[in-house]
Amino acid sequence: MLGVNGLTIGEVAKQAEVNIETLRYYERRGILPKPPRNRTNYRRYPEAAVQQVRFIKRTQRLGFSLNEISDLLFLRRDPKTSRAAVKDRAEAKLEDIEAKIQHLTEMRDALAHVTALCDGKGSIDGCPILHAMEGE
Amino acid sequence: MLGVNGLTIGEVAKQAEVNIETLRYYERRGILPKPPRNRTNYRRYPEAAVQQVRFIKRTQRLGFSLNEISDLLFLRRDPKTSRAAVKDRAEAKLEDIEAKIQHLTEMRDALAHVTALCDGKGSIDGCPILHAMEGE
DNA sequence: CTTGACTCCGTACCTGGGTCCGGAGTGTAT
DNA sequence: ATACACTCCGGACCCAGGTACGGAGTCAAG
Repeated sequence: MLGVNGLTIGEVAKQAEVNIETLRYYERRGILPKPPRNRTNYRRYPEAAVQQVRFIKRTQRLGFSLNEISDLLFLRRDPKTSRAAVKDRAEAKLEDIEAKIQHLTEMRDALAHVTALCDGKGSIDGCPILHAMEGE
Repeated sequence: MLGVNGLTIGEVAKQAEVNIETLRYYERRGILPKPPRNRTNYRRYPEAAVQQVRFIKRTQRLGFSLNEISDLLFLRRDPKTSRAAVKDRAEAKLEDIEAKIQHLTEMRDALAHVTALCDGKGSIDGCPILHAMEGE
């Protein structure tokens, strides 16, 4: 019934595959526009809301935080923004992610090195892994 | 002064290069043993405490959480523990880290793909990066 | 008209690893 | 003796991104 003039929060949540609370949270964060309300104060979302939420989720999966996403949305609203501004954000994020990969790769190598010291036999006394963690 | 029979918390913090609050936090978490107190209730750490804190920090740098580190410390205390138990932890953590690298690598590739769509020229209208984030 | 599902709101809670606060008590150097 | 640094403690706060709670109001179907 509400369907005729807008989607309820539950309908948007289901279609966008997020929790209802998440939608209210995004609204508080200012990342999702406040929808109009009906006479009993229920939110009535335009159809486009589902796409907006999916945009947020997709962009999150590319590694952007909600703050960065609001920033992007803000850019998007302003017709004076250049494409370069968006590209800059994307490239900066790319560097972020690469730095994280780099860091994890170093951890992995160090841990693999330590793990390889141990043949898994014998008691914990003199365990070479713990020894490596203790020693400098 | 206090040095004769133990290190003050500030001395341990300085030597181990952590914050004083961190030491008290580790103690609350049960990851650092409670040191004895002097007559005015000041902590007096044994010299070994510095090495213990360094162990925690080094192990953290290998990717272990504080919970996992307590687990490791617990194993270490028990002479019945086998080296295999430690090695299992290390290998599980290695897999964790590799999964994270894998995930970030997928993000990076997806984002690089999207970023490459844009030549950085023109206004935001029809920006191919935003378009890709919007579209499915 | 009642039942069950849905929605409203503010606030508290969660994970992880700390950091900071503030008032009171100590330690030590001059 | 006085100044200044250090320590004590419990609890609040920080980051992110939500999730849960609970009491009240609303909606659609039978």
